[in-house]
Amino acid sequence: MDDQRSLKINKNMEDFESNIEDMDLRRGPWIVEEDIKLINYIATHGEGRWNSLARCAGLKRTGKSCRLRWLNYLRPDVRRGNITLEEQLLILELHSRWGNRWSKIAQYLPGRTDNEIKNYWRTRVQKHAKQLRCNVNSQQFKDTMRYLWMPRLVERIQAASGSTSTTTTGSAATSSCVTTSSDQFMMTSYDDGVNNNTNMDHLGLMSNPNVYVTPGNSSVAVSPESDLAEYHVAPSEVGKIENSYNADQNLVGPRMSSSQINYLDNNNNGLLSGDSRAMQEQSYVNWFENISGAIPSFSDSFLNIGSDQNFWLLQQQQILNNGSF
DNA sequence: AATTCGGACAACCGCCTTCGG
DNA sequence: TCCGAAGGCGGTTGTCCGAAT
Repeated sequence: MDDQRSLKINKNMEDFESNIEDMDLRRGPWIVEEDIKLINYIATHGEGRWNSLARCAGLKRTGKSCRLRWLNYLRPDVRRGNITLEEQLLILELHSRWGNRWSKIAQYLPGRTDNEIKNYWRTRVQKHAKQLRCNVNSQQFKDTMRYLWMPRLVERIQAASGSTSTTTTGSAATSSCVTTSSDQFMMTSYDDGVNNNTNMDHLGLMSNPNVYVTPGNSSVAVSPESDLAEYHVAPSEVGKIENSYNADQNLVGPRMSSSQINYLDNNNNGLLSGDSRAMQEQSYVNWFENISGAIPSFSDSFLNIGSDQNFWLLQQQQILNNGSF
C-alpha cells in the first residue's frame, strides 16, 4: 500500500469517526440534567477548554454550545428580567457610539449578556424603526433616539426614582451627585481609592434630565486611551439645559439656551451653528410628532418597562470600581 | 376550541482572531 | 513562521408561549 493510499484511508476513517461523533451530538434546547452536569463540572474544575470540558463532563454537546449555555444562561451572575429604563438608556447611548458591538456594550451592563442586548435591540428598537418606516441605521432614526427617546428615558428614570438627590458610597469608591433647591445639578469627582480623581460628568448627565447631553452633541470628547467618550459641559451651563414640551405637555426633547448651543457649537469645531442646530432639532421634533402621533401608544410601548434604581446605582458603583467608562 | 400571528429569547452558524505547539 | 484548535463575536434561525381572531 503506498503512502498516498494509506493517507486517504486514514482520512476517510477520521471523517467517519467525526461523523459518528456529530451524529451523537445533541442540539436544541438544553435539558435540566445537562445544565446540572455543566454547572457541577464548572464548579469543580472551572470554565475554559470548552471542547474537553464537554467531553469530560459527559455532555454530548459541542464546546461552543457549552460555553454559550454557561455564559448566557447558567452563570450565577446572569441578570434576568426586563431591561430597566436605565439599562435601555445605556444601551441606546452605547449603541449610538459603538454600533452593533454587543459584547462591548454588554461590558457596561453587569449581568446582561451580549445576546440579550442584541435581542433587545432587534425586537424593540428595530421594531420601532420599522414602525417609523425608517432604517435603524439612518441619521433620522439616530437623531430621534438622541433628541427624543433618550431625554424621555431620562425623565422617566427621574420620575420613577422621584429623587432630588442621590448619594452612593462604597468601600472602593465614593461618588456623589447633588441637586440644589433650584434643581441645578452638580457632579463631584470621586476618589476611586487609589488617589485617582475621575471625571463623573457622564454619569451625572445620564442621571439628570436637565443636563442630558448626547454624544452626538458637541460636548463629547473621545479619550484616545480608552476610546470611551467623556462629556464636558461648561461649568456655568451645568444644570441649565431644560427639556422641551409640546402643547400636550409631552416631552419632545432638550431645550437649550442660545449660550448653551453656542457653547456646544464652539466645542464642535463650528460644524453646526446655533440656529441651524436648533432648526435641525425642531425638524426632527416635528417629524417625530407627525409619525408617532399616527401610531397609538408608540412611545409608551417603547418605554414601558419597569425601573430598578438600586441596580442602576449598583452598576454605577461597579463601573467606578472598575475605574473605567 | 382551534388556528394564526407575533414577541421574546435561547441556540446555532459561520467567520474571524488569538494562542500554543 | 506556520498551522490547527479554541474562543469570541455578530447574524440568523428555531422554539415557546400568550394574545388575537
